[in-house]
Amino acid sequence: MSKDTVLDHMKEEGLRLTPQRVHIVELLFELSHPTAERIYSMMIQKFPYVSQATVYNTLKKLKEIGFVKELTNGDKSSNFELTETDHWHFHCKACGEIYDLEPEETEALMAVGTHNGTFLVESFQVEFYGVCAKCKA
Amino acid sequence: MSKDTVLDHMKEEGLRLTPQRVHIVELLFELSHPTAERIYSMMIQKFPYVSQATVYNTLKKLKEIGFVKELTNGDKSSNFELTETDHWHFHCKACGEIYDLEPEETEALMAVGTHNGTFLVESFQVEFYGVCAKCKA
DNA sequence: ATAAATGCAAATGCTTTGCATTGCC
DNA sequence: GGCAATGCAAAGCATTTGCATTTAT
Repeated sequence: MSKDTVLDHMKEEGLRLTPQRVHIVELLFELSHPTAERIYSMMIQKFPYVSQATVYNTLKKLKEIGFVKELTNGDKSSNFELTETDHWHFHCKACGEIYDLEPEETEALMAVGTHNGTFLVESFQVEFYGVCAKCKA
Repeated sequence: MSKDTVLDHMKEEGLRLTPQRVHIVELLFELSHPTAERIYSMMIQKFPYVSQATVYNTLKKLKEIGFVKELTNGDKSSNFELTETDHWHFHCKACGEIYDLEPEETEALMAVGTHNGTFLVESFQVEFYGVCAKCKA
């Protein structure tokens, strides 16, 4: 999915394409699992008067229309990512890095998730927590 | 795992067994994925002067020693549960209910999570989001 | 005896909201 | 032109922290 595709879809969803929003989408493509704060600090370089509210509100809208996923956390602030391809995550508790993992076959997974076809699964997440190779060494 | 087993382990981990903590553990056995607030409101019935700090701090300690898992959320407050058996979750966006699901074989899952044996996986979660059978009807 | 846990209140930090102004469609 | 989005500041909420007192070990 390209940046323009995302922007087109946003328009179709009734969202106005302001320069701020376009840049937020660009940053979501560039950065790896950024927090709202990280996006904000990058935004400031191009839009010195941008407000955190704009960043938060835009991320919320993008999440509502399904273009962005939020990775929540017990303590620290949320991380965001584009809902491009399905993948799983590994969170290293040592360095804080979040790695994308290629998923296995999800058929068996979905059989469980749909509770034998009775539940409607809209999305799912697989999150691993531990220590990455770098930090183990 | 029984309540007493949990309490024994807590003691072994160096946690003092105060009446408040004992009751928090009891409530974790009784309630289904309670929030800290829910536990607090139940606590008050038995300990009218209990503070939210005690509830939050205890849950944090229990989480640190691995007896409790926290289910985070984008918007609402976290849900907590005892780390008893491994299971997955289904979150119904309509009624807010969190269902426990029996997991499938996790071998393939773990192969991905360990990044071919290079990462150390300490825990993992599988969370489904959608609409449950009741709410579909 | 002593170090940890409690209750209270204040503080923190992330996120949301109200409102007047601006700007996309 | 009209309504949505912006920036700003203030508010909201869940959670944490400081501190004096109490209590488990």
